[in-house]
Amino acid sequence: MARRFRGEFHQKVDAKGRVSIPALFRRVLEAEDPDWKEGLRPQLVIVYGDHRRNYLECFTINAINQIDARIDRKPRGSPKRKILERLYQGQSMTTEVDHDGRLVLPQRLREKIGLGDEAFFIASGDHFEIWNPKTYEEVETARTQEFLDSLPPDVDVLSFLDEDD
Amino acid sequence: MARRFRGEFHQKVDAKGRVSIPALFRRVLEAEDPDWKEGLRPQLVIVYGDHRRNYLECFTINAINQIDARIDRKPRGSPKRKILERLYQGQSMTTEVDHDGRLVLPQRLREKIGLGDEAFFIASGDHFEIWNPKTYEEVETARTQEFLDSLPPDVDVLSFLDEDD
DNA sequence: TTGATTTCCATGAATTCCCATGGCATCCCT
DNA sequence: AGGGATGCCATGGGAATTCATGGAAATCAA
Repeated sequence: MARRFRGEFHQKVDAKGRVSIPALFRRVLEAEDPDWKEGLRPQLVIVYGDHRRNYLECFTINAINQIDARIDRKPRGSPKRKILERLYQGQSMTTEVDHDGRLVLPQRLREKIGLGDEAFFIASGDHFEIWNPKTYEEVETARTQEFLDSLPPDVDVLSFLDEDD
Repeated sequence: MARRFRGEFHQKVDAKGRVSIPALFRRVLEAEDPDWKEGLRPQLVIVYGDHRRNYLECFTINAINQIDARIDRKPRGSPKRKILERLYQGQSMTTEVDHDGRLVLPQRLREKIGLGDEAFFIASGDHFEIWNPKTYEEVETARTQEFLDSLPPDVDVLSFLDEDD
């Protein structure tokens, strides 16, 4: 199985929109970029999506290639294919990790997710997400908490692994 | 896999019909033009299609060659081949990126898609589209939004990849 | 000639490149 | 165990380059 992202981190964003990518994430980006070699800069794809989405999804090259290939297998012109093309190919950008291990987030992406001088990184399998820490706190924590609260108090979430849905 | 277009951009159109092609798109046009070399101007093909189409489709040389090849494989004289020939070979033009990274859109193409002083570029795999931003907003966003709103609120569109249709 | 197209130059803003710093962890030697 | 030395990491600043855009000059076409 491909190497996966793991962990959560807070990083500074400077006036030019530069953010250090957590070193552990860099290792995964390198390993999952088929063209990467020691000394080169690993590429990655940032999916920012439509106006409702207030965080950035960052995919490795291998992960996004897999998505692209699967989109290509859907019938040309079908509504679902169109949506996927718009979101994952239109509302996204290819970029690379710079010499110093940083990512540059263009102004319009920072504005879209309301990013100030700090960014929150959280791993999610084959990709990681970048949030405004405050948004994450409010939106995501609340959602997770709400879900967990809706369960009987002694449920072990790992038991979900045994279920079919 | 061939390099793909990614992302969306707003660009100015001047009185002469000149539009800057987003730099990232230029890189793809260069990479996918077999005759291109450093310092030369990459070629591309603009498909404007019949009167019903209100945007321009821009293909790399490699991409259009592939389409041409597939059209050639259809039975000569069949209605479907004729349509494809008309749209993709007749109602289209070859052009090139100028010295300053711009494209010149002839008046009649601008009129056809109702282009004013601003153009909207959006990537879609092996080609990109040029729209009047207003048209795009009204037609495409409305359609996308309508479709997304018709789904349960927490659907992840990536789940479409697992479906058959 | 006159209008349109193409080439060439100019500029401000944004982006990229290159170098510098301080902090933390690790390694190594004695 | 002390104490450098080393190296990676996160972060900052300034210089150099690229980009998008506007306009003037040159060329072309009818």
